[in-house]
Amino acid sequence: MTGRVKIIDIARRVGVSPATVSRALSDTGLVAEPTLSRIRDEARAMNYRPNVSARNLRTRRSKAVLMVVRDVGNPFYLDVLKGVEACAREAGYSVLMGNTENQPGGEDRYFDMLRDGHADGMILITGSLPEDEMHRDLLAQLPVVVALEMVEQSGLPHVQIDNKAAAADAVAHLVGLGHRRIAHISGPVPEPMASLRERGFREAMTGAGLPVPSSYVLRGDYSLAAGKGLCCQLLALPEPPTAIFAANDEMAFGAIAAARRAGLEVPRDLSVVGFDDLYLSEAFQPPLTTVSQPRTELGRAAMGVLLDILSGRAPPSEPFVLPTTLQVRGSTAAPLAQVQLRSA
Amino acid sequence: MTGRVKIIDIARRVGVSPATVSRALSDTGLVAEPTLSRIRDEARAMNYRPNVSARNLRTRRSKAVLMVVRDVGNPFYLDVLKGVEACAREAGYSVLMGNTENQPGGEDRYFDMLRDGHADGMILITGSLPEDEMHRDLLAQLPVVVALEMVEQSGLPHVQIDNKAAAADAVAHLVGLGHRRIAHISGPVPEPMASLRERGFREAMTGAGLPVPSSYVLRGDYSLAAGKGLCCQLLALPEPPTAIFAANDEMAFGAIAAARRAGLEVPRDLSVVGFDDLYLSEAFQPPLTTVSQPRTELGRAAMGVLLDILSGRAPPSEPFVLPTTLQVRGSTAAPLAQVQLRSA
DNA sequence: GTGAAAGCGCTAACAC
DNA sequence: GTGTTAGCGCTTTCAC
Repeated sequence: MTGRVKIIDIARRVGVSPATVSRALSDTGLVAEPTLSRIRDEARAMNYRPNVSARNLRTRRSKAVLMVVRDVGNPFYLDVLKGVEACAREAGYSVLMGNTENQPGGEDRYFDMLRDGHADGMILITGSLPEDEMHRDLLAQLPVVVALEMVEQSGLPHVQIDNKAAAADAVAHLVGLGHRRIAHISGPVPEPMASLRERGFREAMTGAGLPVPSSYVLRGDYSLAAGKGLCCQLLALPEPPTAIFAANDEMAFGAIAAARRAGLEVPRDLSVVGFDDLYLSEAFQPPLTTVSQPRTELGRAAMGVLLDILSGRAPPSEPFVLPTTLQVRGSTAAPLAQVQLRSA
Repeated sequence: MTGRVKIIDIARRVGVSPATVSRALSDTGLVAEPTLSRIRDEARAMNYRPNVSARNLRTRRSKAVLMVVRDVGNPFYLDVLKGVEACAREAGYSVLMGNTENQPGGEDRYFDMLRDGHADGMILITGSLPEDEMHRDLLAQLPVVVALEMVEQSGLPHVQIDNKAAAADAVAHLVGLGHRRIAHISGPVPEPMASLRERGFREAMTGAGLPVPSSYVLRGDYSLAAGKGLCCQLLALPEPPTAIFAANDEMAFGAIAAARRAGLEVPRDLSVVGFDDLYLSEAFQPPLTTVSQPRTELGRAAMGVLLDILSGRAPPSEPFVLPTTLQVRGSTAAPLAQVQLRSA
């Protein structure tokens, strides 16, 4: 079902050489006016479409980029994709989505696609690198931009938010409301993103003169179920927290569900803050107070940096950091008076 | 950043012709054993990757398919994508996502990608056809499968659910609970999917001997906001419904939010049923009773039919219909006694 | 079972 | 400005 009509067909009908047609159609200002229009008109009339394989083979690039995430099923990434796509389209690139399903080595496949000409560059949002024997210094030569997650010491350009500061903001909000017993449902910690958010939590707590008992920091895998389970654990403590900061919205949802099942009302009996500002966080009951990331902007910025690299401009050597905002909604409130007394 | 090593490099090192290497690497049983292994080993050792553009140019196919949806941002489609991708991968195909953003003519671009060799076939989930002058009978020759949505009289193979029956099931559930005043928040109706669900609603109501006043059927655009607004309208009626069947989950979420804002408790004062069984419908408060579509299976089935077409097998002439299940959760209950009396 | 040769459709050097 | 020529890397007849 390939477009039958090719460049030589147009050339014959217009009475010029294929080269001229190619030049006319690709907007190099090298074709003179009478010919130019004739070629364009004829191309449109014949419903011509250039064969991408032939063009890519010849030019040695595909005009496509790869955006690789842990899980395509996570709606979070789709806003990022929109930003990437908008920016890519302006520059004539198309965007392919890749999915590692969180498997170590899942990115190998996509690095291969870079080599086999499927794509010219990559935006990596998985927080890890390919497992095979590519060396770091070799990696740094590749047109790869890391976004959102971090890959330390990779030498790759990064586009991200300040996870630590954003987490600290969230905690500051709770502290400002009067909470003193604040727990953290953290992510899968050695991982940088989770570590930074946890660090932000700890530093903000310490900075506010509040204790961080080890039972108050539990680590989950970002799932709804983890949020539920860990919240149960927290509520079962002899001194349960009056507020929980979860490292993402899904765990916050889980925590709220567990609290409700335990007979608590959010935010009256327990305040909960999330991180990500998912689609539906606003519609959730109660609407979730959460850290909002500029998802689309992150995508756009990452693609911008990638375009720099692909066109030979030097990428920024410093990570590109975009600001977050704390969306204060209905899941946080001042703690109950009695609770404050008991905790004193 | 293309893989530098090509088929001729391997050929030289092994001491055979490029043709033999090609044959060895593509598993035609045409290369004898001593040579075969030597070639394979050398290819691995040299970290060889075939250049896709060259291969595609030569073979005249891309081994890629296009899955085109209205809105990549809708998580619903991601489960479908998973099914498509699983099935595609088994057959050596990759999947490209396309997005029409609901714009008429948005599919034109992707039909062009079929012609320019970007993809070999398409799974269309947008409910509409390209606007340009392709004729229907010509379309029916193209390797295109329509899924979920319907494109009537297109002559294209379809993979779908029975929307009418599923809607009727949902209504039957409400009737079974004792509801008599049941309203429907419908979709953008001339459109087939919305029409079928609405028809299912009407037929089930009529079949149960219940009236369908015109004020009880309102049409939205599948958005959260529409659900909110239309639910407000329904609750403001002199005789408000005791139950609402929404044509999708997002409008159901909106309806529940509006009900809550109006001081009603779901399901005590109002039962709500959705359609789709979105991610988070279960975590929603209350957990949403909704029609669950076999999303992944739909994707898998659609890709299966597309593979049939691509490999020259005849596609099924009848639409391929997959079963739905009604997930009964916490958003539906028997109506309050007083309400039943008032309605009598 | 393997090699030689042609060519997929396009663009880029190089002429003129 | 435009034409001529070559070739991107691969697969596939056609020989043998």
